[in-house]
Amino acid sequence: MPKVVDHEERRRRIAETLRRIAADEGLEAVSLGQVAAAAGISKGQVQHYFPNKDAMLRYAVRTLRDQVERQVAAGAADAPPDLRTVLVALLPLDDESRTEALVANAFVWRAFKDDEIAAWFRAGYEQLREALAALVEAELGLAGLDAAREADLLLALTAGLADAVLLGHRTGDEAAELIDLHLRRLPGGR
Amino acid sequence: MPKVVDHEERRRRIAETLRRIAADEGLEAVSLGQVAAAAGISKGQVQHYFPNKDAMLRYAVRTLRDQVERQVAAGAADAPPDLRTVLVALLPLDDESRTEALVANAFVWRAFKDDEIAAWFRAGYEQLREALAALVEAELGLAGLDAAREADLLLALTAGLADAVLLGHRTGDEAAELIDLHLRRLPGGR
DNA sequence: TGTTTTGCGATACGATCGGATTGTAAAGAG
DNA sequence: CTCTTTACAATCCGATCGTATCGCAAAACA
Repeated sequence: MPKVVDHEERRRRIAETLRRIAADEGLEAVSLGQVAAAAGISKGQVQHYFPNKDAMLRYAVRTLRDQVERQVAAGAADAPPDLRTVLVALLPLDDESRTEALVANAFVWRAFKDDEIAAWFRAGYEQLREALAALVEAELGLAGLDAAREADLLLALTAGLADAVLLGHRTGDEAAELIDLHLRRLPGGR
Repeated sequence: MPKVVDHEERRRRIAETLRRIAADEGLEAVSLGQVAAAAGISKGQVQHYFPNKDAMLRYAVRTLRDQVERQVAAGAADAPPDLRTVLVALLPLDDESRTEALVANAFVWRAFKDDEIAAWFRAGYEQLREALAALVEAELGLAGLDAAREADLLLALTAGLADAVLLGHRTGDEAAELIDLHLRRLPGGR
């Protein structure tokens, strides 16, 4: 057996470069050549680790989700997770989360056509929904259907606010304030 | 002067074809050749009416906004406009509004890079925001900052729900129900 | 009835795309 | 050392892209 390399590590580095390009210039600027050049490797190497472009894009989505999870986890690192903290952590407030949000947005359209990407979006949505429902239960004393519906509401609201912030329609502070306004009005809320 | 044609009509027809392609296959499938072929005209004719591809895309966005306005106006055609009716009209519930939402979504990323497209998105947002604020004032008796903030909340929530419906995370009925749940909780609400 | 101007089809151009092919250096296996 | 397998670089391919150019038919004006 020849030269030993960490395949997963190579793929991860390529995917990171891909996401950087996608965040900076959009998915349409992502090509095998561009990714290779930006990563400082040859086109052949990219081809060596991904059978085709779609596989590369799908991998980039998969590892993006890991990043988002880490982002939320970091936002609620200290103390037990807090509903407001988690929601605000989903907003694109700093450069890093803004980049992530941009990349996710760039992939949204792909999700309409690519079932595998759609599945990852769906899984991310469900996971977040369940986590939020659990927090709603814990903090507001709601359970079952009510908690689930409140979680849907919160998720939709936060997603809409995140888009508004990305597009510059609202500032991050305004978005956080609006989340607070909504939370204050929840039954059982403080 | 030679053959007389309605330039605006030609451009409108081209833009409609462009949006159809964008809704079906995404913005990346939009090319001069594809648009021309789908519209049953020659590539040269498309070039005759638009100086370049970007101008064509911008025109398609501009006339898309007209469509959305007509959609909302039609949704609230009879009787004085009703807050709930307007919000639900913004959801992608039928094929037509789903197509519009898909096209708008396809253009969102362009708005990050193209200032003219961004301006149209911004203008649409502000217009909707003001209309909603007026409805909030009329129906809930709120005024000024409160009405504006409630409008922001409603707009973000509806946008988030629209995306969730588009991605198949929620059904249209569920989204409408969630809007009702939120409205029921507003101060001054019925 | 020329002349001119516009509408638009046809085609050519250079760039870039995703993917396939080929060549080669390196490193464990025997 | 030899052989085989892997990692990767280089290059080529056909297709498609946006844009430029050329040519001509139709129509209003002279």
